[in-house]
Amino acid sequence: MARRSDHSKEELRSMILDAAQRNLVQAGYAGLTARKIASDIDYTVGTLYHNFQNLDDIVLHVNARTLDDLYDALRAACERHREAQQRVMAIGRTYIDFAFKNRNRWSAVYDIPVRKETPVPDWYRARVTRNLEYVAIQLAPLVPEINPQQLRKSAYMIWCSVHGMCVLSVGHKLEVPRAELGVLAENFIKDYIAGLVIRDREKTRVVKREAYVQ
Amino acid sequence: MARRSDHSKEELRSMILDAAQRNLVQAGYAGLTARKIASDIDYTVGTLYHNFQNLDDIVLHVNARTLDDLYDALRAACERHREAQQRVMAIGRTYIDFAFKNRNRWSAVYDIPVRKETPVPDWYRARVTRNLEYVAIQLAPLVPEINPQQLRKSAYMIWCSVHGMCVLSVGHKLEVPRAELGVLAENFIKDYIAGLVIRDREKTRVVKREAYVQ
DNA sequence: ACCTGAACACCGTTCAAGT
DNA sequence: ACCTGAACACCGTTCAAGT
Repeated sequence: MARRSDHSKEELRSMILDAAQRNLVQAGYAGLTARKIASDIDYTVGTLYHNFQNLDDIVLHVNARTLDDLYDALRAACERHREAQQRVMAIGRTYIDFAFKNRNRWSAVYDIPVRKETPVPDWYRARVTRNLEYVAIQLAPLVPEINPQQLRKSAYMIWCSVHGMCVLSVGHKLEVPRAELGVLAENFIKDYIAGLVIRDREKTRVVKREAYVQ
Repeated sequence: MARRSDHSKEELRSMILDAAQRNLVQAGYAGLTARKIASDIDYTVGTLYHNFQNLDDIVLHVNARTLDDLYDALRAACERHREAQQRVMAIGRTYIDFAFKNRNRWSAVYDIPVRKETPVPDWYRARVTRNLEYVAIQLAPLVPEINPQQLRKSAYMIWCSVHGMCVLSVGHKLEVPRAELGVLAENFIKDYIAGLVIRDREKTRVVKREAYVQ
């Protein structure tokens, strides 16, 4: 063979990503191989390396898509509720559902090694940030007196918690019946927000007292 | 060579585990290889497979040690405090410190694949349970009216949350400055417990009212 | 310029053959 | 009985050679 400009560079790149995603869904990050991707699109391995830096670079691009899909799922879930607390709870439940429905694809986001030598590209980092930021936006109305920094930290903790439930359960490290996970996350979010609200109200009282003194 | 009963089966097994741990600390789960372990103890690869089922079986035994070390660290930290809330907070901080001080060893506990075909042995499961149970024991005095099932669920959520912070940070997936993580976990635990206590007090009131009616 | 395919330097795991 | 070491069936990655 050799030399067959059947596909443009862009076509080839998306063919590779599609094939990689299919293989990832089927075999997981550990089972994904360059040779399988190549044979799926009827090219040889060498071609992959003319279009991407290496196998993990391919996975990183697939992961970006996964983070976009997750964002869409979270948005769709939030928009089905009017109350802020219900929305944050929906984020928790939806994250869990997403992780279980898309195990291998979701896992790959965290399985891929991140080396300090090769920093994460901006287009990828933006997707990570957008998801976390979205949680903060939904949480905000519940704690009106909080400052932006504290808000982001609280959103971060909710993200970490739900993520922690998923890694431990999906990876079979500390299993809880799948059916219970959703309720567990919702109750957790309720309790945590209740705790946050107390601190927030204390702040209000202090602020009002100060205003009164003046 | 061949045939050299320099070491008893037990000696050989612990030599293998020691070498595996050294390699794990140095190269991480992904960088650990059977050939390196073998050459470290001056045997050939075949010998590893006469003493363990496979490489992951070796790692599982190293992981059991890691979980023991973690348990010891958590206990030691708790015993430095008298108040229950301070103890639970110490668990959070200590877990994080442990994960960062022993990155590769700690990561291996979660990197190792768990297949449903090969269920986790009891001696390993016991170590996982013991750690979680310890959190529940320390949490108990803070929520006296809670039932054992709910208590275990709350302990589970604290564990998941702190674990989530660690996986995301150690793996460089959603980084927060290392120095902030401890305070973040402590504040989180404080807020979450505050939320739990509210629910717990409501229960007390209900119980007392019922007693009054009777 | 684009793609091949063979080669390199690795893996985990097995097992006949030696002592 | 214990251990070897060569072999098997894979990897990711590179690059001279072809069209």
